[in-house]
Amino acid sequence: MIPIDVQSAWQGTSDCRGCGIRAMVLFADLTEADFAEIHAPIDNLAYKTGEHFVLEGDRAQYIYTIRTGVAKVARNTADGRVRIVQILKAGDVAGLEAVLSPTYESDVIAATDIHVCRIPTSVIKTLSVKSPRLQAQLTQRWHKAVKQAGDWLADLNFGSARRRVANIILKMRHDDDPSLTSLFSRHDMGAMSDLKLETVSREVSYWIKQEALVPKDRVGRLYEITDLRKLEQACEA
Amino acid sequence: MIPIDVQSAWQGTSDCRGCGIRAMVLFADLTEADFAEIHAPIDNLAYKTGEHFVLEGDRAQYIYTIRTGVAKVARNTADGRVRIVQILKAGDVAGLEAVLSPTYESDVIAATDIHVCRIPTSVIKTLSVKSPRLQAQLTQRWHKAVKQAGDWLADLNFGSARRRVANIILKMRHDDDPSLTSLFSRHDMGAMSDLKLETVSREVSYWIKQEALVPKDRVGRLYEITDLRKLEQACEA
DNA sequence: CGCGGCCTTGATCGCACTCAATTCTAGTGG
DNA sequence: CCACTAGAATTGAGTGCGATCAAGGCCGCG
Repeated sequence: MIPIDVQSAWQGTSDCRGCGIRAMVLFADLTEADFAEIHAPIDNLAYKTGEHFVLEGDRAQYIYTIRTGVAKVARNTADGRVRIVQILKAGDVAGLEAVLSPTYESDVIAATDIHVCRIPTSVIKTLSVKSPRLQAQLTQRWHKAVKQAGDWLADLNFGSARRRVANIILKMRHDDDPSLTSLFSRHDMGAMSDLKLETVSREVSYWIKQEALVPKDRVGRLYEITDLRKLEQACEA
Repeated sequence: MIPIDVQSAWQGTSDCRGCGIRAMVLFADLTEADFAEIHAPIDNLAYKTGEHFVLEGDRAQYIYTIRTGVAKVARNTADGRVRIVQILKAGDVAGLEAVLSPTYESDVIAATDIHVCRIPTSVIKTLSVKSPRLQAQLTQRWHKAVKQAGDWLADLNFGSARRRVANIILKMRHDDDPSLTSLFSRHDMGAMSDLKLETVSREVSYWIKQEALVPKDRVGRLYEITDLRKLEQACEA
């Protein structure tokens, strides 16, 4: 268990009404009357790459909305290894199970430096009864989580190493510029797809040799996709 | 696309108030007033082993509650194969995405002869606004689906064939008699764990040789678990 | 400059896949 | 009742892919 230093992470109390990404988040279509029902503070926190801000088994008192950055959701398997089961980006929610479960069911770790809104479950519980708009947003998040879990299983964890890595490369494309893709460490990519880091490295190298991928940095994280078709074909092969 | 013969499946309109398994299902804690709001017929249907009663891509107009039997939820991967991503038993809900999505996102297939209640999404949509009790039940179903998806990924799709098959054997134990386990066809077990059917067969044989499993039929489906510890140890190895 | 972390590449090994043959069951029809 | 068939499970032999073990390079940092 890695202790979280909340003091260093704290960035201030959130002003949800003036939130820059409110259109994307849970509170997207709340009314003035709804906001008046929020009685517990919603805090704005920052975490550095690698910090765990949700821990499996911990008491679940908050849910988190990702404002900026990327987080990875991990579970510890019975045989002691770590499995990455989901990736969260801006607008996504971490720790949704806090609404129902007394404890969190997975770890959530900052994959980049990250800003999050921490919302007490009490706010969600009281508001969701009064606001069908929040209720609808919550249901959409659940739905998205289920759908992504199925995709994850069907895409990243099925077939040859070549297919799996090609799928990761495509899954990690930037939303704003789809010709770019930001990969995790080879070890993390292995944890996403049940491959060893050496195998992942070999497959990334393979796509570079195929001229489907061009490195944009010297540490093996940012790449330009130069031949989308080759990658997509590998996913269907 | 396999056409569904609704006529042959139809077993009558359901009387939810008198339902034998109501305590387990979506309508568990509805009140009389809630039931009065149900204006579309809820039908009781029966399907035979192997029948598809929800099809990926079809218009999503109903959700289904499993009354008796077992169903498998399958997705078709980009490379044309079939992946089993969930197992549904009595009380579970199939096609929950119908509430939000215009089409179903996976196939649901009867794994045994099966009885289901078919509930129009209109009933869910109108009732859930009026009844926080139904809303809570729905959220619980979503939560369960997400949790199980994570388990599936972490347990059945990680590590050696030995570990995966041991996990399946344990996952398929009977709720009422945990010393018994009912397996699917070797092909389906492979689709659950991303293994070939021959590998699955070899691993089942291995556990029989280890005297952890004793066949109770002659077709390789029903087994008694005689050494739980060996199986559990393999899952943690 | 040395150190540690991460990525890459090479060589070898072993597990799961592939191809193939056999057995068993259930179902069908003579 | 038996012959025949189709589908499923089992078992064997050989292959290949990804794991393992190992070495070397690159980068950031003190």
